[in-house]
Amino acid sequence: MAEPKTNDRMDKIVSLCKRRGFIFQSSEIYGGINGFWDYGPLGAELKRNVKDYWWRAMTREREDIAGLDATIVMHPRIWEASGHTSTFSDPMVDCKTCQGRFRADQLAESQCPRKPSKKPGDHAECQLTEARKFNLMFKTYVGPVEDAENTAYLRPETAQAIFAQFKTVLEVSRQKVPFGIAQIGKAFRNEINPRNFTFRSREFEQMELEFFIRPDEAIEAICGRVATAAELADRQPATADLPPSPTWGWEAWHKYWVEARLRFYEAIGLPRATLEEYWQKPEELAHYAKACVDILFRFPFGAQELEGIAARGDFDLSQHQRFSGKSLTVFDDELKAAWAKLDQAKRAELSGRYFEARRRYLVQMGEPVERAEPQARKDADNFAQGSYVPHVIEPSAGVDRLVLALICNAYSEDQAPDEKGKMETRVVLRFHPRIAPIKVAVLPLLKNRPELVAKAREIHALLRPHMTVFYDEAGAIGRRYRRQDEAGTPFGVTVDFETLGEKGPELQGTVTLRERDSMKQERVKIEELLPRLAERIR
RNA sequence: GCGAGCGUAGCUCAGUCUGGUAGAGCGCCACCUUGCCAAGGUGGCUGUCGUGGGUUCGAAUCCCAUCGCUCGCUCCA
Repeated sequence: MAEPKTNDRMDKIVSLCKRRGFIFQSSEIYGGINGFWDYGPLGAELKRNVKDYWWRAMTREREDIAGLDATIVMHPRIWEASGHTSTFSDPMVDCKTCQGRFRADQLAESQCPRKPSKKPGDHAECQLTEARKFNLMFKTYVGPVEDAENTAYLRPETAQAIFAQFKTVLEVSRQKVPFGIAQIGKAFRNEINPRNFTFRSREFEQMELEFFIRPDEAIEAICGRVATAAELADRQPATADLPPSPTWGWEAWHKYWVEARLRFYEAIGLPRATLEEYWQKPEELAHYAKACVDILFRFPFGAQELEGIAARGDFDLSQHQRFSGKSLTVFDDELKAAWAKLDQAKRAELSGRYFEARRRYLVQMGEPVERAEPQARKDADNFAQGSYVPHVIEPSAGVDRLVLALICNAYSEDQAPDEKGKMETRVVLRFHPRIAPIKVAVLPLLKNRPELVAKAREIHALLRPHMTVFYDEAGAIGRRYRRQDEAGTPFGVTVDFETLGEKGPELQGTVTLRERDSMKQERVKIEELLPRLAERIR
């Protein structure tokens, strides 16, 4: 198998990351700390470029998404509402004989691996440990006193802050459903076992969008119909260019976001061939999810998830509404107006469907039927008046995973000639110029010629306000090119004696522009550098 | 957290079995040379041998503990 080869590749990448200053272990001088990673000079630039482009694509270039930057520590009740307090703390038992691990609350339904007819612990050879709590949330205390009253958590995901601030953002941004709230920020999970370099870390960064939409019943009331996902399928691959239509229900919006997110990855240099789309099967979905698509990248250690795009219904806002006691509904005057024009049968049908959905949710969350029914009835009545809890599509991406994917994807070895024309292996990171940590290197051909150095410094100063520029005069020109290849710098500008006009006036004021991937060189006027480069890195 | 493997210079690794007080290549820095793809010359820096403890006259080497990394169970942004 090619196994050793892929591990080999990952090892080389990890080694390059450390050597060139992309990523290294946190707290290294103290022996490191498991699951935490620092980004060095190049890594910090790369990561920032990724986040900036996401932010730009999600908020600045759209009219229907607003930004948010919320705190990491929030009211602990948030995590009760979201379900993290319970689902993130399963008591587990291990068996010392068979090395199995079982959820303590599911022992009765589990099988002993040695003796499948019995459950763990009942077989004579079983040696179960005490049940241990696995709380995957980082706990802390708000204020100096450490007691249960003051317990709080570092957020295990950024999304919940968006739901908690949903109403406020909606108001201040003067948005209307459908609209989204985007956020980038740190999240923390006490992973049982961090793995695969930065892929599973305990402190990581997320880029999350919650896109709020009308419930399908509202769309049907307003438009008379709901666009099916199949309608969008016919219009592929133009989906993401489609102006969203009022007829889009959750399926269409979900599909739209899958396509939009895939395009995002393409725009930063991850071709579709390196990605996989995985549509979760109904039995794999969380109980509240209507659909979930994972976007996976083919890492050297296997295809692994970069992003999940979930259609979560109105679960999250409903939970926060119940737990906070504050209304998280929106008023939709189009729905109210449309409702007035519906005939009795249609009203009954839509209202009935809405009622049923609300009732099912409340019962599923443990509300007794005698409370759930009247509440669902009230929700359905409000719906008929134009009020509802919006549904949501959640594209949620891991920044660190994406940075790692970009590095893995960019890493390549090719053959380049050395000075004597002998072919040698060249390590090059083929980053898309848009996210490359350094955009251009400015190099005087020789460093012991003050005129060359002065001119190169001048060009450095010219470009620096507009992009990350690296000036390097140390060593032979070939070596400097190779150094930049390893850093993934897409362009190199070399100042030589022609630049100074020593080979005639027609070449005066021109420089060599070297392209990283092709190693092609081109003569370019200094005045043209900025517009040409700016266009390529935008 | 459990099981297995690993940890020596910035990187890749030798030395560990058979204790005798640490090496190679690459890189890095300075100077000289240098006209476009890892050039040449000269000189230079680098290690608490992951950490702590133990055995020993003496530990990178043997023992114990611990931390970190990799793989499997687990998990999924």
